Amino acid sequence: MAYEHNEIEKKWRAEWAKRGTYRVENDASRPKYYVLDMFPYPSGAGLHVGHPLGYIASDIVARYKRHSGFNVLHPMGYDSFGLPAEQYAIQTGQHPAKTTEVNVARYREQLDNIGFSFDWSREVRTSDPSFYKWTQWIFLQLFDSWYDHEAQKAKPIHTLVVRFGHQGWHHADACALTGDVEEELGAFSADEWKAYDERTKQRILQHFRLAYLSEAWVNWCPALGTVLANDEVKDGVSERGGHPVERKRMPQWSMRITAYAQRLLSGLDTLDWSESIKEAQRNWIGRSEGALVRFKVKSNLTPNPSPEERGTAHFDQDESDSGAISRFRETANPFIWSKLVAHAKEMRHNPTEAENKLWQAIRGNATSGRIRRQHIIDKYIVDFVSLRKQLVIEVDGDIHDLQIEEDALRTLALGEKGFKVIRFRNEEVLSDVSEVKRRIQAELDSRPDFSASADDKTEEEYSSPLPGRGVGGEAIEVFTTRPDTLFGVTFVTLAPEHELVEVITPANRRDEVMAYVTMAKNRSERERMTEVKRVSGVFTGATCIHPFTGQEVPVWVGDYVLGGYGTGAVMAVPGGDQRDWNFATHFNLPIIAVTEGADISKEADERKDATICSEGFLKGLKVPDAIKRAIDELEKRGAGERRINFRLRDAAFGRQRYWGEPIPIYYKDDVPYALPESELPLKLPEVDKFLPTEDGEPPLARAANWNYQGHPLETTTMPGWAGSSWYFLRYMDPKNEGRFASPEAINYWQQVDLYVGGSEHATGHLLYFRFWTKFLHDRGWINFDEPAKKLVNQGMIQGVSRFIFFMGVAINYPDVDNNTVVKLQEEMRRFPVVLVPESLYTQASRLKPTDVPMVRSFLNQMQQLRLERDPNAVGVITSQTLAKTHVDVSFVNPVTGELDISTYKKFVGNTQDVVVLSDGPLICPSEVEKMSKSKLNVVNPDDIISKYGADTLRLYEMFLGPLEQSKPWDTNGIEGTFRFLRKFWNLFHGHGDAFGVTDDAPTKPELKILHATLKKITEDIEKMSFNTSVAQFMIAANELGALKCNKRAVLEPLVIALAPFAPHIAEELWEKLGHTDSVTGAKWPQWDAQHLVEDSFSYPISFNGKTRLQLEFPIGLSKEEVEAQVLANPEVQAKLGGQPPKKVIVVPKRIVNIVV
RNA sequence: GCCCGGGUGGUGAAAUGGUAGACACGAGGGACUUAAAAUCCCUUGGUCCGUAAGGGCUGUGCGGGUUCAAGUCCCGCCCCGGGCACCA
Repeated sequence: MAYEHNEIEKKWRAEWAKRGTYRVENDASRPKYYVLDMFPYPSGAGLHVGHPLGYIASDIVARYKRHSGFNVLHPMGYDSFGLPAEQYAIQTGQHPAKTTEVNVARYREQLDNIGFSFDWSREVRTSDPSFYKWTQWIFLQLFDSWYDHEAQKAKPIHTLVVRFGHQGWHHADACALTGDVEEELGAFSADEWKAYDERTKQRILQHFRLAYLSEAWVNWCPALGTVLANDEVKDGVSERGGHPVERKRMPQWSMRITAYAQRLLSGLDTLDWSESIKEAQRNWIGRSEGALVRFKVKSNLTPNPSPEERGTAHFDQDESDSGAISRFRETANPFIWSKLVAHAKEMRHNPTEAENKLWQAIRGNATSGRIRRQHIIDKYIVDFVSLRKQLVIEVDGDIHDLQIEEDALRTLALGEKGFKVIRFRNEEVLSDVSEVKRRIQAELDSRPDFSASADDKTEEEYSSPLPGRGVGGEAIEVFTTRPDTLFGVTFVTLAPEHELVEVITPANRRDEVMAYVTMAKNRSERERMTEVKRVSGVFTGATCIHPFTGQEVPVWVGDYVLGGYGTGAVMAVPGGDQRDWNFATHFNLPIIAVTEGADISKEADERKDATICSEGFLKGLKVPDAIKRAIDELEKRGAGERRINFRLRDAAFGRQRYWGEPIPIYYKDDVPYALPESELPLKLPEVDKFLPTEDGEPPLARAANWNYQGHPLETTTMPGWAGSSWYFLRYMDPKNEGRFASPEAINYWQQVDLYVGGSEHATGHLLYFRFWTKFLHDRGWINFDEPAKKLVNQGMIQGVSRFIFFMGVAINYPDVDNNTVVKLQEEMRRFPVVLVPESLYTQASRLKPTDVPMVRSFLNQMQQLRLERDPNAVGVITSQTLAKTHVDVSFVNPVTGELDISTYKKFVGNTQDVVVLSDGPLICPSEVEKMSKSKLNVVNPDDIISKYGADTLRLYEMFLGPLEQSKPWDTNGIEGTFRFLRKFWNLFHGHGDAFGVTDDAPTKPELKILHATLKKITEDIEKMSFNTSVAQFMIAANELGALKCNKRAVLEPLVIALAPFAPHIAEELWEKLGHTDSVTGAKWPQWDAQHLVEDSFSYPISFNGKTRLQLEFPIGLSKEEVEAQVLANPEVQAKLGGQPPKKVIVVPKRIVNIVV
């Protein structure tokens, strides 16, 4: 009876579905094992042979664990929200839900074909409201939490509110929080907190919530129309699609993953994950220890253009300044407010002509609502403002043209504080001030009233965005890992984005500095990376004070300092840091040697085992001691403190996209509030188009009634990683309507025991996955704080691409009229595809195609043919470029590399003919590349299965090599595993005969084969070394075949051992062996060492380590006996040639080595 | 530049410091067959000697070292893949 894989596999797939063989119950009486595959995104392209690699491996482990008595959870589902379905929707109008449905169905069909033991009753999809209800619920928990760094855990936000009511907020607490927002938050007392109104309180709390809304620098991808997380950007372009990405500041939902930086780092040590993934995460988190150092700024500050610069006209002014200044405190950035006040005063005394004219028109009660002028908001001095309506009116002179970007930033910053900005040009005001006034009035009327009463005091409270930090001197904060080199500081460098740049730059340097800043900011990330070596920068004109020496140190701006890392400023130690050295050398700044033995004329000395030699109290100390001493001294002087810095940034969470989970937030007075739990799931609304609105709002803004009790709902959606950060919990209890999973289910299943997936998720999914798990643990929802104990990364299966070379053919025509050109082009379009051999292409640099006789005669022929058809044909046929392109691998003989020209012709179709200019067959060279549709090298598992069966595919994928390793797919080799299955089948069937096994007692050699195989397979599965287990099965089949063994006692255990690898054939043979239950439930056969014991061992006899002959001795022989017998052997004696051996080493049951 | 992997026949690969190349593909030769498919048997790292049986030398990226013995351990390089990166 032949091995009919198609029938067998079809039969058992149906049978498994019917019997519910893989259904799993939460049976607490049995030990559990949780095997999980990384969540697939159901793409339209379907699966190729590379995708199932990990699934097969995890399926083998799952089935093996079942045989070993475990209750195994092995689920599958879909990460079904995502960009591709949405892009497709934008192009075709097809609803992403529909596309997703189709793709999921195809995935399911393909997965089913491979015979996985997934419990499909537990399937989950992230785009299913019953699933994303809980994603939204977890988001609300994050929104409702803050991170207590003393307790090192997340706590409910109300505990923070209580704490504020008791002890307020001291700025000293700020070092406990990381992320980029907290720094702006000033201290307040308990009484102040109690006095704040609701809006202010809410805005303060945003600085602590783990899911929060803030103005942040984001990776904006214009092509995708959305914000991307850091891990979604590679080399300055989007990971998906490769579109350029720019830095942009905008309001943005973020996740405070930075709060967990230390725990995410330390937790790695407890995990059985590959070293490379752990290392990638360590790099990504990027912890560095060092110190924060403050350099006090010494400079005469003019934060805005001076009156002269603005082209001031002197007009009389009448407003008394008394009282006005104190009001600034309310809206001003307290950090720099004293400088701003002085400047505002100056500007008020020196208005421009246009400013003065407008002021005369709108002052007093001329408009509804009082207008102030030259008012300080944050760090800006605005021309005019209505605090009550939060409307800023700016009058721009020519200078505006020079700093459009600056002003845009200013508008954004003011917007963040709740102010709308409208602008008028000088000429508009001067030519028709009443029209300007009318427009201002219209704006005022359309704005809501931000104060309950017109009372000034209340008004100002409302306009105060946040409580101030308190008045203090300006200081540049730098982070350094080498405080020991402080005495080597010769200058300080700020990043171009640093907010102090424009504050500290004196007027006479302003133009130059701002020009540099604008230039540096506009340089894209890409340029900055490719021009790493180029040094650029500018002196600000300001200086600061060295905290130890008290000397003045110049402040520079340089783009080698990154705005996003540390404090965006460095203390430059050119003697100890190569980048500082490069900068100092380029601009001729002084360089001080900081370490003994350094040659600072050539390069900086970055050694960390040196001795400090710069003058000062650190001189003579070793680096580590000097670091300690320096920090102690900084703390003593209040000039700095010990600081641990992380590279990890908070994760951008909002996406300006449709196909994702809606964020369950509504806005009241522009303040975000959590949607009540009872409103979940907040379902994705229907929209007319999946595009942004005309105003650039995300697609959800198109939805009708997108509000909650009249309050607008959030319009951005969650990123792809939201659902995948917790899905492993849902599988434990997928139908639960009252909780994301019941405590019983979570307690039973616990962590994932084995997680299998690609290493490309190292810094994205795997970090968020751990973050959410830790958070849920902190809040008491789960009792473990790492999601997966063991992680295995399967390697990529690469494709073998094939290439063809073709020659462009065109008509070389003289000057002719347009009509003729059109006709000629028409004719050219019908020219054949001309394929040429690789040799012609590689010679192209030395040889013109027309130098090749075959090409020349072909072109001549074509030209003649033309002339026969039309004697008046214009122009001459000529060759053009030679090009290389992918050709579908299915057109190429995989062994010879020969192109099947008739198939290729069919593919090209009837529009064009194909001509091959080659003496012999056309050989297509190959390259190993990523398997992908665009490279035409995709191999579909369905094709393999219909030819060889799923069992063969499963075995072959495992046989290819170690799971973790990447390897190219070569369909040729599959014959070997197919032959093995047939041999295995034939052991039960004689040779092509009916099924027949005997109950005879097995012989010794048969038992030895059986138990050696069981031992190897068991050990290999535990090690996940599947390629060697398949090899062992082959050895067993070959040897048992040679012995013509058809004994039940030998074959039956082997069927069970093979079942995890090739479940279909195993079920069929199991049934034929007389069992009525599934082989899935059979107990794993144990190997017995007694059958592996040998009577004798064939010793390799080596001379100086080189094996020369074999001698067999009984196992029981002692070392000495073996040695004596070996030396007595005539062959050995012959080799020795009469010389006595220097030494003889006998390793029992291994080797004998004779040293001569 | 730093940090992880990895480098073994024509190919995928195997090898607790102990016979390098298991297992499989491919290739070559043979058997069966009218023929093909399928199946089975033999050979297959390189090289040299020999008519043959058989034997010698050499060989795991390169150069050193430790050891009775090194693909495996140590030192120094080269190359490939991946991660991070003007990260202070």
